[in-house]
Amino acid sequence: MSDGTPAPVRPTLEEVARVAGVSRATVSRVINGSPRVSPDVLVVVEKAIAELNYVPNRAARSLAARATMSIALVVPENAHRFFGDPYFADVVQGISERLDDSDYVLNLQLTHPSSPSEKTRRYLLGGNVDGAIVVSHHSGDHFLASLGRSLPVVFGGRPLGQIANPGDYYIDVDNRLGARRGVEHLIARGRTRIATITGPADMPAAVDREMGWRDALAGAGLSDHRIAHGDFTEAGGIRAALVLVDEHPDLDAIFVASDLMASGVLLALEERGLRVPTDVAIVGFDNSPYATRGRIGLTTVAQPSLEMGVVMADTLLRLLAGEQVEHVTMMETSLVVRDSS
Amino acid sequence: MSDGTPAPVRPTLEEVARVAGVSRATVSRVINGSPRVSPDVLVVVEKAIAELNYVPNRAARSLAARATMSIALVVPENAHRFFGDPYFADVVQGISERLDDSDYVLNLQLTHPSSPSEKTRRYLLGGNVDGAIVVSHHSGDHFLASLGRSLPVVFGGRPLGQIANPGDYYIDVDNRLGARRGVEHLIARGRTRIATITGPADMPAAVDREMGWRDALAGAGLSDHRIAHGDFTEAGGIRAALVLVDEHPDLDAIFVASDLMASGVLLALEERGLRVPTDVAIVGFDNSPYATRGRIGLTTVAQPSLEMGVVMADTLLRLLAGEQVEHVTMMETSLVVRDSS
DNA sequence: TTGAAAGCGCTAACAT
DNA sequence: ATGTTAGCGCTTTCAA
Repeated sequence: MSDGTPAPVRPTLEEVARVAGVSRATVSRVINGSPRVSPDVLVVVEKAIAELNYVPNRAARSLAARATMSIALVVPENAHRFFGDPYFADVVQGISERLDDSDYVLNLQLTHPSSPSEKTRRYLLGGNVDGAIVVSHHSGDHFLASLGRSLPVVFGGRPLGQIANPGDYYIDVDNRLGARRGVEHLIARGRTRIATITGPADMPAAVDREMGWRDALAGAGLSDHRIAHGDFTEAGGIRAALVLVDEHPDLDAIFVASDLMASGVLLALEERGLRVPTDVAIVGFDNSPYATRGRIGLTTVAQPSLEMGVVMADTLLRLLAGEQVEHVTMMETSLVVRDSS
Repeated sequence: MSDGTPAPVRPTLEEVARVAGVSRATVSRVINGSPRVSPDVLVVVEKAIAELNYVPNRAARSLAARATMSIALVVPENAHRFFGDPYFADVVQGISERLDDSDYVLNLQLTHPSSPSEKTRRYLLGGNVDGAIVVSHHSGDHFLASLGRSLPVVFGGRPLGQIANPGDYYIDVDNRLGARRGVEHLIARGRTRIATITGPADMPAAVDREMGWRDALAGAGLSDHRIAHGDFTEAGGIRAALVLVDEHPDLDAIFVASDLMASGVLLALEERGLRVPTDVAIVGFDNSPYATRGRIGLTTVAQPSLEMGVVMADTLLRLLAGEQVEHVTMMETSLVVRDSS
């Protein structure tokens, strides 16, 4: 294409047919692996395909077959939030792995967190994809929330109550129970003045983890007034930790709703001269690379993010294949104990 | 789509035409913003479109117009490498921003680093996209290297010598000069026993930065034998730093080919009881978030990654518009001085 | 097992 | 300014 060189003309199915000396229908059958092709014809056609370096035109194929064989991964986040969070890396990797075994290709649509652009809308509704996976932990997006009515959609993470449709499919972990187990571990270690740093209030995962923290404290008859709000970023973790130690100097443990924030908490505590875990024990959530990158290994509630990606893709694929699929898939968390508790 | 509910039938252009009482051609003109439509007809058609909730079918449109209005971002990395590197986040953000102002949609193709799958090949060659941006810092991939012959392609980063085609388009920074300036800064600070930690030898950026390091040392008559090889990961930075201080205990500075690795170097030096910058001065490369996340701010060679993304997209867009475009765009690096030097 | 023929939903000359 | 008419490259009945 350089320098105005005309684009190389791609051979069409018709030319393959001509070269092979068969009809277009037969070539089409070969391409689609139909059993109704005699072995010798198959050889001839495949030779012609190889010879011409033929690659089927997908637009034409989609149009005729009414299937695009591609699915969208919709991420209502800006690139930085998306890339900064190792959770997404795992999910995407998992989805890719599952899709590698299928005929579908993935294409990623980054959209604005608040309201997907008209372009995204058109893309999703314009017959570009056969289905979509939405990894959104945000509420408030009406279009995405109702996307399931126009297209097979699988959500990563439970949609927030008010926008969930009964027919939705989603994959999630039991954030509440996981958080509870994490806090119970702190209690078992003898901690009694346990604070928490939450995630954004518009994310179900954040809300659920806070509830799990309360569950555990209530179960042990402990007070749940030590709380600060974060935003799932490291800087937010630092800020929240400073607020917490100033307001509740007596705290002896913090359950932090994400490892990324917990990593900030570690920095903040060090700055204040507090030792982990001697003075303050920490439990994070995710078991992301951040849990092991500092000098102090982070005790954390692990979620199987990669596997969640696999299951999301698998669920959508089965949906597309017309199978009956469970609407909700809950995956297990587990506690990983390291230095910080 | 839940529970086998039949997919809602999407209205076609023909139905819009019928409802509006005009021909299909007219509706098509309205959709494509042709000026050859009378104001009153335009109103009627737009009303019909809104009423029917019509969204054009892109496959049909692509087929007829011979343009897909979408471009591929090809990333020959696994999800973890891709997500782990803030450089990519910036580039993607930049590309997205530029594309937001255009009619093109982006779709991201993660492929295996060594050899893109047959699926990727088919996707790229099957008329799914009008052009591609390849952000590869790897050599050895013949398919991607020659992709420019079948499709308008812009490369992020210079392709390695042996696989570069004269007609290729690429956007890069002057890694060599940037590295040289970084090392010269160390020399100006009075350092004389300056080591380096390189990136993978199959990446042009890594090779160029090493050469820049040599340039600076040669210019000052200093020795360039203190060298260790890394892999652009934090763990690799740690390993390389340990090797370096063991083999060359006299070193007083290290030029590290990426901030991510430099962040590992900081950890390693601390472990060895070496103070930064008192005992050892450090200069990184990228000016990524890692440069500012630790206690010690990292002096680093900044590259305008986000803007590079913008320029990549812009270059491809102009190429697609049939404009004459420069083959090589070099962008400037700049030195950001912080605590570590 | 194979071929002929009729579209899939849209755009783009060419008329008018 | 608007309509008519051919396709774009493929899949898919329907016959043979």
